[in-house]
Amino acid sequence: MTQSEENYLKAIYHLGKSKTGVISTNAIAEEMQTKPSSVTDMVKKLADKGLLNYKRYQGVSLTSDGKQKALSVIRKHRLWETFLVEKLNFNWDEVHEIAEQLEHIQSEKLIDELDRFLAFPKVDPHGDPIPDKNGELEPRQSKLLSNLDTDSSCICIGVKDSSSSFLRYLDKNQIALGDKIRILEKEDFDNSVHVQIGNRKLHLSHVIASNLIVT
Amino acid sequence: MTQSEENYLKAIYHLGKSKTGVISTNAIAEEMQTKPSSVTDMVKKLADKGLLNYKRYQGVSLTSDGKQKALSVIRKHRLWETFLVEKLNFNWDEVHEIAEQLEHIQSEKLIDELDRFLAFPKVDPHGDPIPDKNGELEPRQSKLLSNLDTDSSCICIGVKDSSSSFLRYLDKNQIALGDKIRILEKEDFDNSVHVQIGNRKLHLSHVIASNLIVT
DNA sequence: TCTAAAATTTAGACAAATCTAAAAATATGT
DNA sequence: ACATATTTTTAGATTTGTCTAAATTTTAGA
Repeated sequence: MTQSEENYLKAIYHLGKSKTGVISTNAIAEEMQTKPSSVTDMVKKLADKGLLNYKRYQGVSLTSDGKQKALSVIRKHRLWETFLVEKLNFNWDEVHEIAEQLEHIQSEKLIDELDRFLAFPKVDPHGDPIPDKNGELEPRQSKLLSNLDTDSSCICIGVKDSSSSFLRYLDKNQIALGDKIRILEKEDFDNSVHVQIGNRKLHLSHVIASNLIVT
Repeated sequence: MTQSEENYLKAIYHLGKSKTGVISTNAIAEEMQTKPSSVTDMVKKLADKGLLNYKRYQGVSLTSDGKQKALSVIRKHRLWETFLVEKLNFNWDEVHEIAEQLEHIQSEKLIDELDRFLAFPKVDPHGDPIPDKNGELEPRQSKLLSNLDTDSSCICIGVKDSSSSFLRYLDKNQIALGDKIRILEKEDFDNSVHVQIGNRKLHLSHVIASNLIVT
């Protein structure tokens, strides 16, 4: 498996999570920041290796082998992100690019020992679940803050968008994973929400609220 | 800098340590397990980038920029090896291949934080010195066990050969870095040495003794 | 010193992953 | 249903790092 192949599988896995059904060539090209013609070539190669189901003009889906490979890369990515934050003093907005490199290191023992060293974490610094050695993800029920009703309460357990700019916005407003959030009021005209976190009252836009994953 | 370029610089640096003067195309090809014609191509590229001094048919040497880059890769390699042994329970004979991958991860902050996390180690698990952030190596005087006289004593501080097979030989015979070694007798006919380590007496062949670095 | 051997470079080819431009298939709107 | 727009694929080129085989330069032996 080359790094490029691993990146395609990961992209296809992520696309499969949000949308349902087969994944289009253009969607993969967009996700991978590349051209559709390049995607066609790679998709053929991965289909030849038994990692994708593919018929010309019909889009792709992961085979069970392909899904396992994708989950293995995601496991490595999330464990390395956890390592960077927990052990090397990185902030949660600084770890993605480095984990993109580290996720391609080939050594099963390395990743299993890293897992042990980190005490088998269940989620990464962004609240994303970490697949176990067998590629199993612990199921959990979650909603978006934007979908909660007035007067309800929740715990912030993750972020949908983990871009640096969003994460820094949360840092600046002292919103962190584990925080208890209470919906005080929802504004109809722009779908923004007034919330209480600890003893602070905040006004969050719909964009912000719809990127916060809560229990 | 590509991984391949980094590997060439590292190989050229290592060749420069043992032999003196300019380094030949064939020597690099041997070290890199590749063909001389491939070396010529890469050497031209690195010379164009100002990392090597090169004249056709005259061999190469590192420029000061090239030496810095090589030392930076070696620093990363040795810090990762230290991490694997100190934190992830790897044995010293298992770390080389993984460190060959990890040494190419691009992030200055990553390696500086790793250095701090490991408490700024001076040597790696094989006793090789770790260059500091500025590429400086702490000078140290060292000899080979095979060059010591009868009745002298020394401390084992490193290995010249760090192949798995040699390292496992040392493990099997309970010879470790830091051990005090006393030369009891030298055999003229095969240059083997009788030594005492702790309260154990061992008979080491010349090959073994000439790969043990001592104070 | 002259010739043969060894070392090195050049020339041309290849595989991987990408691109552009053009062709083919599918989807859409009236 | 048919013309047009969109999506996808194909064909051919490019880059990086490698290779083989041939040519060139240097080294070394008689």
